[in-house]
This record gives sequence, structure tokens and C-alpha cells, in this order.
Amino acid sequence: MDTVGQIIRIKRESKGLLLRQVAAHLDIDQAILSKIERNERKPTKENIIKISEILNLDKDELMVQFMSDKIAYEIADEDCANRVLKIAEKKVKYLKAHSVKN
Amino acid sequence: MDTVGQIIRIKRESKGLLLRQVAAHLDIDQAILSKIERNERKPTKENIIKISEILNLDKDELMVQFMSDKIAYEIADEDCANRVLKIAEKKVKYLKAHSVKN
DNA sequence: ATTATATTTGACACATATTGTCAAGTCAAT
DNA sequence: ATTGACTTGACAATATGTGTCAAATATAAT
Repeated sequence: MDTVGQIIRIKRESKGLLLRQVAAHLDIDQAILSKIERNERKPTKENIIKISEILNLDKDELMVQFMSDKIAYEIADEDCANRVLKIAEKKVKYLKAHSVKN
Repeated sequence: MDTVGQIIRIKRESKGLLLRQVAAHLDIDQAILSKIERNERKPTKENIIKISEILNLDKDELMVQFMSDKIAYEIADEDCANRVLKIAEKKVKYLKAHSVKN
């Protein structure tokens, strides 16, 4: 089960890029990127987009990993976690069906 | 599709309690409770616990509604929302299986 | 062993979001 | 018009998120 951080680090290293180089493209300090890769900090959506650009990762896929990470950590300690996800699914369906269209 | 706010308001009224009375038990201003019931503000977990106490609502059930609300609103606008939930489910399973036992 | 380079760490600053208070406003029933 | 319940919006306090910076710690080359 890969975390977003692991995915990023492995890909960055496989491309032979330095923290400094990738961080420059994200316009953040390399310290933050270091922490993101070790799951000590969470990336912003902007970070995810820029990272997928420079590392040739699929943006949508990385975003899915990012958001599912976030949700999983949010509820993993609850014993009713699965019920929460089931009901959230229903609510998403409902919201999508009833939201104002763009 | 009921929101947490609706559930609370209906139960409070069925018990003939005033905002003021319930809010006092939660130790918050009634203005907040009013907003919570109209889904203008989100309750904290503490709020949820206290509310379930005074209104004789099932705490776990209310918590499930609360958290699923939160997650649903978080991701409803994403077109990959369902994939996110599916993968979050896997990650929860993984985290539960590998977490340090209490 | 010294130097050079890459990464990690932690203290701090700043911005934004959350959570609450308060007082004035609306609304319905006398 | 007064009262009681609720709502609203401006504000304050606090917590959380996002980033910088410089020092500490690897890692690798000479």
C-alpha cells in the first residue's frame, strides 16, 4: 500500500532529480518536499499538480492517492470507518445529482 | 438524505427543548447550535457527543452521519470521488490491519 | 580526514480556517 | 407593544496549515 510520499520519492529518484530541483519547480523550500516525501507534511493540491508535471506522474491518479490518503487517516481509528465510507458514497451521489451544474 | 443538522433539529423539537437549553449543555452559544442545525456550521466531535447525550441520540450513529457529511462535502466536486472512496476503503483496511494495537 | 553535496530537522513567521461570543435583528404569539 | 425563540453578521481568540531559514546530519568523493 503506497503513500503519496513514497510514490513521489521513488519517481523523483528514478529520474535522478534532487529535492532542490523539484522543489524549485513547485516554488517551495526543499524542506517541505522532503517532509512531503516522508509523509510528515501533506501536499497541497497545487503541490500535487506541479509534482505530477515535473515527474510525469498522472495528475488525476496522484490526486486520488492524495485524497484517499487524507480520508483514510482521518477515519482509520474509528471502528465505524467502513460505514462512514458507505454513507459518504451515498451522500456524494446525492450531492452530484442535486448540485448546480457548471 | 438527512443532514446531521436536520437530525438534531427534529429530535430537539420533538423533545420540546429550546436552542438555549441544549446549547447550555454543550457549553456553547445558542447561535452556534442554531447554525449547526441549519448546516451553516459544522459541529465538533465534542459537540456531537454532548448532543447525543442530551437528545438521546445514538452517539455512534450521529458520529457516522457527521463524518460522512464531512467527507462527502470534501470530495463531492471531484469527478473521481468514487475512486477516492474505494481506495480510501482499501487504505483503511490496511491501516487497521497494521496499526499498533491498543 | 576534509570537503562538497544532499537531505533532514526544528524553530519560527505568516496566513487562513475554525470555533466561539456578542449584540442587534427578525418573526410569531399574545 | 412586549415577550420569547431563533437568526444573523461583525468580531475575537485560537488552532491549523503552509512556508522560510539555518543548523544538523548523512552520503559520497578526493
